[in-house]
Amino acid sequence: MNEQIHRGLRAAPARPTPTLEDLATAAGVSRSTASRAINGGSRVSPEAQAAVDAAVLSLGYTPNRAARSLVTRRTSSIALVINEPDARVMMDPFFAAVITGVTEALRETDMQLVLLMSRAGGDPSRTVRYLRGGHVDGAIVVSHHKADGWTEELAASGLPTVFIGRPWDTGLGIHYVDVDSFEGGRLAALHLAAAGRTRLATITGPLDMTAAEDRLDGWQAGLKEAGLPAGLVAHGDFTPAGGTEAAERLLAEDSGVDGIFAASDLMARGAITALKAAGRSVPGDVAVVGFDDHLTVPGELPLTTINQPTVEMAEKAARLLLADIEDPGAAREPVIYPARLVVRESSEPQAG
Amino acid sequence: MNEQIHRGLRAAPARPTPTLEDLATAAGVSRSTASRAINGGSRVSPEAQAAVDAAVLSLGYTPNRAARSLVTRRTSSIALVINEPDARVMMDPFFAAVITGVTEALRETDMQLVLLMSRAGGDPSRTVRYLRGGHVDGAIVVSHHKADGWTEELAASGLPTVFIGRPWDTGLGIHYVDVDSFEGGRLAALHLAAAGRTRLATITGPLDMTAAEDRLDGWQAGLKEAGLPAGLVAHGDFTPAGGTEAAERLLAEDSGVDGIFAASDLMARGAITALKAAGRSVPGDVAVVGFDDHLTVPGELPLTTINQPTVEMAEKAARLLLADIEDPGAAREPVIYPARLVVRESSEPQAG
DNA sequence: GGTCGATCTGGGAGCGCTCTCATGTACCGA
DNA sequence: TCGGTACATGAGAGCGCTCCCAGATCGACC
Repeated sequence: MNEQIHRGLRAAPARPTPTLEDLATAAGVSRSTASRAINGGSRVSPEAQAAVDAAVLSLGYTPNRAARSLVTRRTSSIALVINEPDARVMMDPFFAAVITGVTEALRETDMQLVLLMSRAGGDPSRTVRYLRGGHVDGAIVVSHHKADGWTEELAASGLPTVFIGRPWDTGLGIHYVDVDSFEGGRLAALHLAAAGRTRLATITGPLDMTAAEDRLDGWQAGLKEAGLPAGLVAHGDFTPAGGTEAAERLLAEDSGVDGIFAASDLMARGAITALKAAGRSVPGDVAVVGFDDHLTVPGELPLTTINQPTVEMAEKAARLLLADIEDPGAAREPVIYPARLVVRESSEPQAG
Repeated sequence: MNEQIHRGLRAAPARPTPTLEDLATAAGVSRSTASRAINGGSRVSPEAQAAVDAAVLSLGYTPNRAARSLVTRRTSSIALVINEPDARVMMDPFFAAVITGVTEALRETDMQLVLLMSRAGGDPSRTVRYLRGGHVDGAIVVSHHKADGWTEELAASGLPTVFIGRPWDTGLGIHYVDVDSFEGGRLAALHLAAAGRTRLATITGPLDMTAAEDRLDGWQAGLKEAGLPAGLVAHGDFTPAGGTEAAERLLAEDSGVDGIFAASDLMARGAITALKAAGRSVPGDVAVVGFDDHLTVPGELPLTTINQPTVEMAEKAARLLLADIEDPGAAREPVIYPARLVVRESSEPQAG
């Protein structure tokens, strides 16, 4: 009796959003049948299906995601985890490309993208807790550092996860998508050597990231292959400012540098700024090669770089994740995209 | 009895995530008390609170968001709606800045950011349906066009919504944050006039966006104020390529143009490309003014532009939204940030 | 004609949480 | 000593959905 009063009171203010129950009533079927009709409609007669479809339209019914996910244990959302101290990383076109690719892959799905930026100020474990808390069906980790220790935690949690960029510990069976960074570094070295440059230097990314390490290793292997001595190494942080500072240090150590490979386009731009400020011409005095190939601001000196199909990689990562959510535990090989040298004016005096 | 068998079977594979019930048992209190302790702890004795806190730690308890939101009707997530046909808009630093700002505002909240990109291929109403479906507690709409018709729909739905950039219909009481685009356009005109330029032209954004319209109106008002004739108008789309094409059209119409105001930095860059290709020097032959001031690629010609505090605006929008979710219906005035002229080399021959 | 299988349907439990309400306990002033 | 107030607590319902199960319906086949 108390309950009845309750229901009466609650129903009073014109129920706002229709529930499955309302839908079923409108369609003249049971809640169960309505549910089946909504979800793919197996074991539903054509008439019942049609009645439900019509009711959905006339009522403007949308399933309550919370209720559904409470019982299915699926949330229909995945997280894009960006683990960088500074929020300004979003300014890096790399992340824009990643978001573009992931969005594209989710296009025809009803999956939603939750942006998870874990940052310096916040509790680092909070992100992992969130991920383990069953709030998302899977995660794409896009930028992770050695000290994160996330790889193990995520692998242990069993949450479907795909890394963009090789994780530090690949023995855990974590899926990932990567570009062949080693080969990219090597190609840069060979290209500069072939152009007759001999006093070569590189500006690395933060070496707690595999991409930075691989590019450096490849670079050094390329130098050796070309019969050149291991050149100078300056450490950057993938930002333009970092590239500028690193280039200044390089010039201070060896003012005769005639070729620089920066592990990202942004750093290459920064390096060019420093070179010009120091009175060096590019590519006349110093040839510069970047890495990424998705900085397309017009009116700049076209940059020789290593192309990385970031949008495509992100799309692939998302599709891998969806597959992994659908069929967990299936072993999947890492997907490595080839690195491709794109020669432009910053390394070729005669070009342009 | 059947039920018992069920529960037995289900419990078998070591219950994975602890529920509130488990937590209560571990803490030696009832589910109700545990719930109260979790949620702020009013009407909970210090001992009970301590016991629950300890249990949370030892069990690694995380509330099930779906269950919670099923009863509270809150999802603890807000949507960032980006309504652009081309996914590549993400490459525009403007959106990066918006994401940065929103993320910053959500930092100390347990709110999550859901990225909602509605695009050409998809069903346009799908986004609105999603928003009305109660999947998020509120929405920030960042880029909307006249034909969307969203303003009315969203206003009618009662979903807390904040626009970044004035919506077309401000009579609906929709909250928004904007920069004074009119004043920005005016400042650009006055600046170029003061620099002695007389054959002025502008490159607009898509005129189905209020920002583009306001900048054009302000520009024309400024010209009139300076006693100059209404100059040429070319339409762009906020992209570099659009800026290039628009500038080409301007040059074709009047080869003697000596000052151009582009409604975005990206378009200004594109225009400079076209000008240089046509043999014009910047700022010698043609002075160029942009709008945005968040394109900071080093090594480029520093651009005179109208500064727009995008990160701050996005942060403000998010805070407004949070306030609106907390206390719906409270009337809130639009927040308009001042536009500020930043003079750099692209319009000042003597500078640099 | 009766039985079997296939197909469709509805009843009902329960996912994990919050919230209302009734009860229990402690402490105040009279 | 007792009624009253304040606060802490637990029982229980119910949010909207899915899914299991049992029942109903209908041909088809022996």
